Amino acid sequence: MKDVASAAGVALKTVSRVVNGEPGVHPATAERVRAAIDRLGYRRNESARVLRRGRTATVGLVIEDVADPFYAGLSRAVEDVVIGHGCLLLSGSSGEEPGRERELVETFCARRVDGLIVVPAGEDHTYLRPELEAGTPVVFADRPPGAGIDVDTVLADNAGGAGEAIRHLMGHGHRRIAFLGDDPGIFTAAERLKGYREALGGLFDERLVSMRPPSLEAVRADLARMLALDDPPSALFTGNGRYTVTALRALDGRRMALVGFDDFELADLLTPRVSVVAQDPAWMGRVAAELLFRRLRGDSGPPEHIELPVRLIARGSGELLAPG
Amino acid sequence: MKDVASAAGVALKTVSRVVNGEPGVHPATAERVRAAIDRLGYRRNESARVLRRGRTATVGLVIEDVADPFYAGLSRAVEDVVIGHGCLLLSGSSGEEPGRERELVETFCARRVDGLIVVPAGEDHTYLRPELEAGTPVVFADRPPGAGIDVDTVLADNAGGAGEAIRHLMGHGHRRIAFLGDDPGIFTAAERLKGYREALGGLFDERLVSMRPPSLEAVRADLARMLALDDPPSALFTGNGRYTVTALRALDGRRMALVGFDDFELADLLTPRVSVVAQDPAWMGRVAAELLFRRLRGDSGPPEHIELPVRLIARGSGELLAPG
DNA sequence: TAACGCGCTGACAACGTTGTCTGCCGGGTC
DNA sequence: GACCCGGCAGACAACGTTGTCAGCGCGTTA
Repeated sequence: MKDVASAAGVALKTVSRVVNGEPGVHPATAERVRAAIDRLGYRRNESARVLRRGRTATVGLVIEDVADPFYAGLSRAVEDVVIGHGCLLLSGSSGEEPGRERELVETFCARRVDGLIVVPAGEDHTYLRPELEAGTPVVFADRPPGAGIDVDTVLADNAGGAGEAIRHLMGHGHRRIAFLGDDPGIFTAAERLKGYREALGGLFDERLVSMRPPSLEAVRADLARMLALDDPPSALFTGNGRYTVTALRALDGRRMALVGFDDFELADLLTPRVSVVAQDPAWMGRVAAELLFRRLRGDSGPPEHIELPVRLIARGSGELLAPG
Repeated sequence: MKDVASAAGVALKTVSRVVNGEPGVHPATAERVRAAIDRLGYRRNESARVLRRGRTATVGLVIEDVADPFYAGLSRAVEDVVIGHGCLLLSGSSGEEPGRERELVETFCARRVDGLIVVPAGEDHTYLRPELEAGTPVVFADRPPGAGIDVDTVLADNAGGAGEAIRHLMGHGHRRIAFLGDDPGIFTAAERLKGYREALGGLFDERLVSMRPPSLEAVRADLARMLALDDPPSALFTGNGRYTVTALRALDGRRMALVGFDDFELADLLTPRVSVVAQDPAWMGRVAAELLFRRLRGDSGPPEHIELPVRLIARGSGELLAPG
């Protein structure tokens, strides 16, 4: 910038004015400055600008894994909103590790992001206190913050969706419905289990519940164990997209009624077509990002807790008749 | 930091030393400083640090769309390498619009990213000249830069993979093989068309080529047109994952030999199981990122042009017999 | 005892911007 | 002719760090 100024024969401040389109510069001078900028290939140093102005025009996003379609969709939606507001997105995947979640958040904060959107992996978010007190808005998405922290949160209706799935299966005569899902330490898994359990009522049987990592071996083994029971399940409810796919592989062509949480591409091309409880990841991302920008615009109302509806898409796999 | 210094009764510089773990601070002093830091909830201002040191420890990534599984996989791999090097990732989706690609790149540059990984949407990258001259390393992935710019590039063997797909189909007796793919203005689409055409040799028939946006309507219409020919195609080669899925929908159960470019989840659960030419997006991301960091470490050899092999995964859909 | 080295600490400038304030100059008004 | 006003331009400080260099006190050495 100094070079540009001397090349154009003006003061530093005048260049700054031209770069920022501030009024009060003679058109001819401005033209000279612009010419010098082009000639020297000058680009404003955003770090210095940030330092001086105090706002970074950057938002941080922490998710579980970009390579997971759910989070990829959410990411993309957040990105669009963020860029639409003239900001940039810093993102990172926690890989479901609380330590990495915290590291990412702290690194983002050290970079003075204007705001944060977090899909938490951990249980304890008291480490966010200093940031919250410093006025950095934070929005939690998909899962709520741990105890003692109350901030804006956007969740899906996990329990309700699970209940709907179970009622759908029961409506087709199923009484023995198994559940395959994530570790109940994960909020969404616990909520879906809750919805499953409540909808089943007295039919609940914990021998039909498996909450282990979604590896093909584990799912296959648990499924075999359940099918070997005296009163085996006739239907399956899977707790998220990964389990649905793994279960389909484990079933290996055996027909069993199935409803999965999370929609996925091709669900309608499989045989039978797979019924699902669909969330809208892009919607969730958009809502979270819009909420964040409302806070950035100064809205300081009490924390919002938004629950997005989910919807059952019946495609046939839930309608397979129960035996007998 | 000033506050911390006065709270601990030391000079600014001493706090700086403690924060950076520099040697030459008395343990007791360091402890006092750390206590003050905790008490005040101090976090270093990374912008100021960047301004002073000149390196941002940030890498920019421009892709086409995070929500596309191919780019999501690539993104995740880049992210892991970048974070493994203690840097942060700024990312953005161009949505296949050259203007947005350029905007993103320029914004990243204004933020003084240390390096860039770009999946280009446009044809003209001369706007990168100033950055390249300023010494910012740039790596192109998936598609090469436009004319006049020669930088590190990581591509897949698109033409070779397409050729392999066609030879596979021809090996099963197919002579009339249709191609559905993206606009040939997109590098990968053009290369795959080239491989298709060369492998077919004299059997090439341009009436069997459709390069339109992958909407269900367009694909369905083109497919119907081709099937209505006197000598209709008996097999289909699709130019990327989106076309494969759309074609499967358009076929709607009709059996037709098929090989698709790009592997996708569930390809092995469809009926028939779908054969594909598989790329490894994570590999591509990793290679591109490692290359970038090699440059950042000072390697200033001539630009590298890496071509990653692809691999045919025969699952059955390519082996459907040709009629007659 | 003077000189020296070493471990620790601090003062100061600089990084590249932008906000504030002041100054210059030409033209219009009384 | 004295005054003021408005358009334009520049000087300067400040943002929060870190690199450089200088200084202080204490123990060791000649």
